[in-house]
Amino acid sequence: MPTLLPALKKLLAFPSALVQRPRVRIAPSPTGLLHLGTARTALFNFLFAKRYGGTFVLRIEDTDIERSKPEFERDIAEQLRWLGISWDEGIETGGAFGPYRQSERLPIYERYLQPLLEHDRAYFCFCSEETLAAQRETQRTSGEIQRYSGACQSLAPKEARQRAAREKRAIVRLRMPEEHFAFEDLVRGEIAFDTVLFGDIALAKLDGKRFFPLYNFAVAVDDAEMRITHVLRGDDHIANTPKQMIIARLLGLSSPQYAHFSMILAQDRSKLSKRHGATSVRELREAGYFPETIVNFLALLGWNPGTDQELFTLQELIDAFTLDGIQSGGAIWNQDKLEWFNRQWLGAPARRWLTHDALTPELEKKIVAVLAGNRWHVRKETIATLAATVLERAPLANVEELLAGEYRYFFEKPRLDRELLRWKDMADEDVERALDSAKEILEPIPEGEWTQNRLERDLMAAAESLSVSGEKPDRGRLLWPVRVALSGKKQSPGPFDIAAIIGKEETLARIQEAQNIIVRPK
RNA sequence: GCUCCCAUCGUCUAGUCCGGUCUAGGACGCCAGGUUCUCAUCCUGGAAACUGGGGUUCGAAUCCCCAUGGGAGCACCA
Repeated sequence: MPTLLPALKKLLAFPSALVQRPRVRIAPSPTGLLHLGTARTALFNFLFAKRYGGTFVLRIEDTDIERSKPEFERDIAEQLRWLGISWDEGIETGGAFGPYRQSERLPIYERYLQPLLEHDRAYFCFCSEETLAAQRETQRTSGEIQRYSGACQSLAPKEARQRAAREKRAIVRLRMPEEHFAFEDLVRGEIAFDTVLFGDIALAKLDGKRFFPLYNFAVAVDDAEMRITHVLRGDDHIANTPKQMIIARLLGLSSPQYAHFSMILAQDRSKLSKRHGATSVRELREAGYFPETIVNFLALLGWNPGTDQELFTLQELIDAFTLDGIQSGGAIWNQDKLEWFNRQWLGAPARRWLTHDALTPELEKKIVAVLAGNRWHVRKETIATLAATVLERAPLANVEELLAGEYRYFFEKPRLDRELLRWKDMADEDVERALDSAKEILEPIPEGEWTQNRLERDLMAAAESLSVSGEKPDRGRLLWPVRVALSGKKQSPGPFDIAAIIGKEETLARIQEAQNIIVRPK
């Protein structure tokens, strides 16, 4: 039964999906716009959940009140939706394991923290931040292991408790069990650590009367509380995994399975950061990229279907997604390929799922801004044609610059070069005649039918007949002079494209202008 | 510094788990030719890689070790 093999292989690649519907999550902290790396992590988790009929949870890790901002949380939700990555449970949508904002789960964390303190698995630490920073510095320079010194380890629990209540400021640290700890990573296999290297990590901080959980503690609690079965995340979290698993174990909670993939790297192989250009989905969106482009690009950056297919809709990604297609090596951002994907999606509006024409509102805004102040009335269809015409030829990153420079002739009369109007060995009279017949063809076309298709049909028909008798048709005899009359350039989009965009009146005016230059020798 | 992770064309990658079918496949980019009124698109073709060294084996891109290179982590951030 060879036909059954691929399907069977797919199931075997992820056996637990057979017995259990996965619950996965992303847990961004709202300290910035939705990062491209976070978006990719979200996408992988979403694909995994949908592929196996599971649940995708969006949890917000906003325990750092200093840095967390509501507007960033809104951006995360908004951009994910825009990309088509929807979540089944989480902020805004709710669910059975809420609340989904860590800042609203403080009592839950405290409930898990108290027994740890009572059983002396955790203790209060009163070292100042300055002391700790100084100790770290000393450790680093002297080549020692960088970890907490353990200064408060042996404080008597009862007294420490009283002091904490009195001073209202302390750190709760875990007595890290010293052991060799290993876990099975779903993409990398076994990864082992010596927990001695971690030291007594901080679980929470006491500020006033309340405990605020710190990252590893909050995550361990939430992943278990929310019944998360699989954690797919960047490999910058590998060292956190044993910490979270140990915390969970000490709490009597279960841990999910983990899969770590490499992060997105910039051109210079370093972490993608501001100085490399766009780092957030919003920036790409505002530049005018299609959501389909970003999803397609991000998916193939670090994941591969094992086939030659490059173009994927979200649904196609869901159908093809498996964990073993995930790369273990880092993937470098490839701007050229992003541009290529955008051109592919530009030419395939029928495949697109969010906007049905090539023009996104963001791109329209951008073009309208460039158009501002020009004297022609621009209809929306015209802008769409313009967008498609320009995007087919140039990277999206340069659109504004191009419209203001290279493609100025869409908005203002070009300077015409008499010689440039000539196609091959045409005489002045030939050029004039060509422009004349163009006028004759164009004039009867009503404004309402002034479209790319109609113009092409009529002009092409004429171009075919306007050839030297006895020889094969030379369309250039008509099309070249018209195109140059409209653009003033040696290289430009075709005459139909330009004419459709600048409109009937302007087209005829420019043809007339060209004729004037031809008949009036300088 | 210590720990962990990674290593196929410039880039994303297939192939690695189960050594032979790999004179290493696809895509982006690049180069050349063709189609086309020019440019772009499109089509055809091309250059372009198994990091190095040791093993194991009849045979290694594929398994093992070392080296080198790259990345990440080592907070009262997440």
